[in-house]
Amino acid sequence: MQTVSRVMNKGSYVSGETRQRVEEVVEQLGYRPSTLARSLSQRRSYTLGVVTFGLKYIGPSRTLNGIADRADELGYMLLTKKMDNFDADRVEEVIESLLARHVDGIIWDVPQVDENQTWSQGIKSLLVPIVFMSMEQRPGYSVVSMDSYLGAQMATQHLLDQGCKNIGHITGPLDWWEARLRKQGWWDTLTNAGMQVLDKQWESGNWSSASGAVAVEKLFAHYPEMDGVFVANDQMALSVLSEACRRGIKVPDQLAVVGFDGIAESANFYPPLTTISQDPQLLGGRAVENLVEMIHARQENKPYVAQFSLIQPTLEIRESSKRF
Amino acid sequence: MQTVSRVMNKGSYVSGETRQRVEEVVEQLGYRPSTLARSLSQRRSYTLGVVTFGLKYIGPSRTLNGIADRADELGYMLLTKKMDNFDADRVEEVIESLLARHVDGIIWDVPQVDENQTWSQGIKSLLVPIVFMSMEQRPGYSVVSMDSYLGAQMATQHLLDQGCKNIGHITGPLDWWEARLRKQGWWDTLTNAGMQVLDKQWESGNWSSASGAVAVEKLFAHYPEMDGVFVANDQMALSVLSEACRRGIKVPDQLAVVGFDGIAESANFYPPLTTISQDPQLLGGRAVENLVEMIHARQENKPYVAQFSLIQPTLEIRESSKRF
DNA sequence: GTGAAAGCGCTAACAC
DNA sequence: GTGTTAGCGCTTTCAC
Repeated sequence: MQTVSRVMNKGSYVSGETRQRVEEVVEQLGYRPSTLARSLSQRRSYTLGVVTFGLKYIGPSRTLNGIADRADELGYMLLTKKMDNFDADRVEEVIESLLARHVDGIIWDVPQVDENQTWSQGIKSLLVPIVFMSMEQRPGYSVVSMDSYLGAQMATQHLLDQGCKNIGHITGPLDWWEARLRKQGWWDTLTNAGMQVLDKQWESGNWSSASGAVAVEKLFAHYPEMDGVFVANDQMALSVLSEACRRGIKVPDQLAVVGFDGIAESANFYPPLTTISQDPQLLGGRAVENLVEMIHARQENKPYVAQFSLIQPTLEIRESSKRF
Repeated sequence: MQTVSRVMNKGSYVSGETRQRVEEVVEQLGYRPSTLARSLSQRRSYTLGVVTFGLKYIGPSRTLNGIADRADELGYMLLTKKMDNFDADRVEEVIESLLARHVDGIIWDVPQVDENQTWSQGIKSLLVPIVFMSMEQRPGYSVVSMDSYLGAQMATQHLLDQGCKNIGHITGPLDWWEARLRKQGWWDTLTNAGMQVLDKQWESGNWSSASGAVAVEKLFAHYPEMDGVFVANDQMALSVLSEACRRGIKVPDQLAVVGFDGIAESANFYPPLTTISQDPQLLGGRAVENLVEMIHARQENKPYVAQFSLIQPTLEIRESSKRF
């Protein structure tokens, strides 16, 4: 038995003759090792738990895609679980179900909503390494996020550079950390440029195109002098373009528009959308890397310092904002 | 030990007193049962393997979302694996990696490309139940698909009903089964209406918005009399609308446009897009149901007949095609 | 109702 | 180099 194990796991020394004999019989019997049994005895499953939110949206899916790719390369499989509401009660249950299957580590890709992170209590005393995504930094936790604040600043500054004097904003749902960051980046950039920012200059959406349509109508009503708008995601920006088209407002001449996310379709909006492009694929990959590092450190009983990774977005300039 | 097992699994008879004593100690020790160990001894993991393709696109992600939801409800977890190219060699490897972890069944959501299903060879003699998605029916296999052919007919008929006389089509990549079906539905509907269909009436894209832009330009060049177009997905249809807008072609008066998929954003295109709406969520759910049925049948050594489920799409009429 | 024995398929540790 | 022993944490079976 042990010899077979040695042959299957390559590593150790087995005489060439024995190895060959074993391989023959393995082939002949169609023997396949059981990763499951191995996990049990080795106390290591080569499996990562991934908890996602909003898998039906394109952002989270792309992140998952990045996670899957990198995990594959590093020899891990993915046990996935979704959370669709922010029910703090279910957090523990979800984590337990992953731990019961002996995952080596967990990636927590559920957006941070509200201030009170009730769940962080339950996660605190974790038994396996865990990496959080899209959360603010906090001591002792590993976090991988996109720099939304920077992205918002880039977007707003770009609008200023295009000569816009009245720059509005359509936010995401403000109980989301990322939505608040994007709003703050916009606000601060205007303030730093010596402009006064009024509440009539922004409206909230919920990330969906439908909500973007509602928000932009309100803006047109309350803030008619608006000549530039930063929209917190591309889906909502799509509705801004459509609404402008409907009203005969020329983009970018009368209204310059900048989105956020850089979804593939944005290049084929009419007009093509200037946007803050982020790479969720990369984000997911980074999360896996950090997690696997933590797993290794833990196995060797080495200490591991929590890492905070901030991924930088880029400004993709297209017609919707190009005024010169 | 056995008594604890009995308490944890509810079922069997344990005296109230013993049960309570066990529960107390469980609580006190923070004992959590290991699903992993249970899987090993019980030869049942309560885990489904899911192989997906193109997770970065919205369709497959929504399907996965549906799978995850239903699996959750039925008490299963998901072990996910992605396949990004149609490398037949990897098929066996992927399946093996799932079997090594003792999944109870597999959902194969990789689109059927080309005629030669090399992989079906390897999958034939499977050790666990498997459900295929978006594939043509074949005896002995369980398949869950959307009725693309019907959808294409509905779209084309709708354009005819709107009085279009020259109806073009932008296909998906024709090595995809679904793309071929959609084209065939369009073709047959026109033919059945007594119209002659010429090759200049259609162009191929690759599902992306960018490819849609290229395809529609060719159509405008070769088929200027086109007054209606059925586009094989919404992303490409977006480019058709944009290009029409750019050229000053009025939609729907000069050109009626119908898409396919019913992505959320299509309601906020300009003008809002008429589309064939499908529900990948439902599709995924159905796949899980079929699979779990097969798993149960197998456990009880009952025979199970392979099921073929065809999900019907619906026509969502919006401005892009409404001529009256 | 409860407990003891054996086994799921593997690997770590040690002897030979 | 190879084989033996014990054990990963549970369930199945059977005795009490």
